[in-house]
Amino acid sequence: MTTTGNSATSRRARARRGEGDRLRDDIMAAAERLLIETGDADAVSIRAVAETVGVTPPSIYLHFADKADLIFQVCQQQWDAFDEHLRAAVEDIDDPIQWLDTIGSAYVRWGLDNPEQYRVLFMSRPREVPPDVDKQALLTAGVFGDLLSVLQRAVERGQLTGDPQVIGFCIWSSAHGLTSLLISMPDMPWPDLDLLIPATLNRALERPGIR
Amino acid sequence: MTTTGNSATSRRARARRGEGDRLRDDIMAAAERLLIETGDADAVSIRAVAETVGVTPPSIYLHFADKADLIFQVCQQQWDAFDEHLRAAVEDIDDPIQWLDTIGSAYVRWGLDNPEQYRVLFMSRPREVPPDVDKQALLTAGVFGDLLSVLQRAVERGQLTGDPQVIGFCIWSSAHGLTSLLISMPDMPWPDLDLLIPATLNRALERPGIR
DNA sequence: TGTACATCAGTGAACGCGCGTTCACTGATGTAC
DNA sequence: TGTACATCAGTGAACGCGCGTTCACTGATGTAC
Repeated sequence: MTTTGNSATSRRARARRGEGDRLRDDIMAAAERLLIETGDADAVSIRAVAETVGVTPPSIYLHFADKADLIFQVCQQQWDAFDEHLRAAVEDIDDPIQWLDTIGSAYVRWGLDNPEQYRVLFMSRPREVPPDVDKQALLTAGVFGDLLSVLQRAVERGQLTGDPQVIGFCIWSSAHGLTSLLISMPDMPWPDLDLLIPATLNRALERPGIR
Repeated sequence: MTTTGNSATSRRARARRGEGDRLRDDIMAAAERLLIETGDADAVSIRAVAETVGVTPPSIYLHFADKADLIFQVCQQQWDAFDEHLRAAVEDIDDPIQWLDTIGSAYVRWGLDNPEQYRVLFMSRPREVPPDVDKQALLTAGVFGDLLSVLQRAVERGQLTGDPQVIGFCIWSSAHGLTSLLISMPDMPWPDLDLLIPATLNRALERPGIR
């Protein structure tokens, strides 16, 4: 049984001089993997991360101040990946309504394809964020900022009515609500998703569909 | 400092013969309180519950099979309370649209008033439920069943269009999405809630508002 | 080209903690005679 | 009315576990001379 090649417990080769940061990357990757597997930051232990990497627990402290620091960095990385995925989905789209359709569906699908990451990003207890984060900047930075400016354009063109900021939060609520309910309550008798996802997003866009 | 009267650590009076079930109720109440305080079922320990009640840890096992059993029973009780609250909010309302307006806003407000309970009920990892729960019955039992029959009536009257079941999940998604985002992301620069809540729910009801 | 040495990249052992759960027990309380 | 006894409602001590973190250390690696 316990033959050679058990990667989980084998000792990692020591990095060469000056290449210590390679371990840092490996720790991040292992922590991310464990976070996805367990879906719970509390279940990601320093010891488990160390064993996954093939290193002893104190080594983690050569690269991260403490456990909270490690988890925070991993979440940050997850967030960036999600943001980038959404932006890539709409990068060539100019028409606001088509942009909104595409990004909404990309949002929900990403959540369903990556339920544990989604859980960590949007459904877990807020971690302590460093106090230097500008709250107001959340509105303009990243893909949410893009959303608001697209909504602004849609309102200017007369494609939508209302306050772009309010519409933005409505759309986000719908997309997030659907995604997180589907993740949390897989046992509910959900309607066909190809029908439910557009229906939900269309309503948020003031298009109730066939009347 | 450690004078008399510290209720957290004082020893509870032993129940009289035949009144052992009183401890059961006290354990439930203490577990519920801790669940609300911590907002995390994992953080509710048998030992903490025992200390809150004023009893030793093994006493818990006189009334509950194990920790999972205790937590499950408490969650069940929370669920019943939420269900009852919503039903009470709409019990005298006959018009479907008014019913939907009222219950939607009662839903979101309950979540904001009881964020930790809401978190436990709708945002945490699904607990193992006893396998004898009928999945299909979720659609008809409780307040969600009421919602579907009200939607049915609204569609029959021509007040709404579409499949009642799809509309039901859309409405739930909107209400849940808004509630859970407000709970998870308190630092976002949210618009005024008296404006945002009706706006979100109205959109789900195919009423975009002022055009 | 050879060697002493500083530094880098870790290791090994231990700390104190809180956890769920088990087990043998105790002592008050009600009941049967 | 008095007493032996069964039962109920717990207790006290201990088990083995995994956790985050610290501390003194080691040994390979590159560099200065």
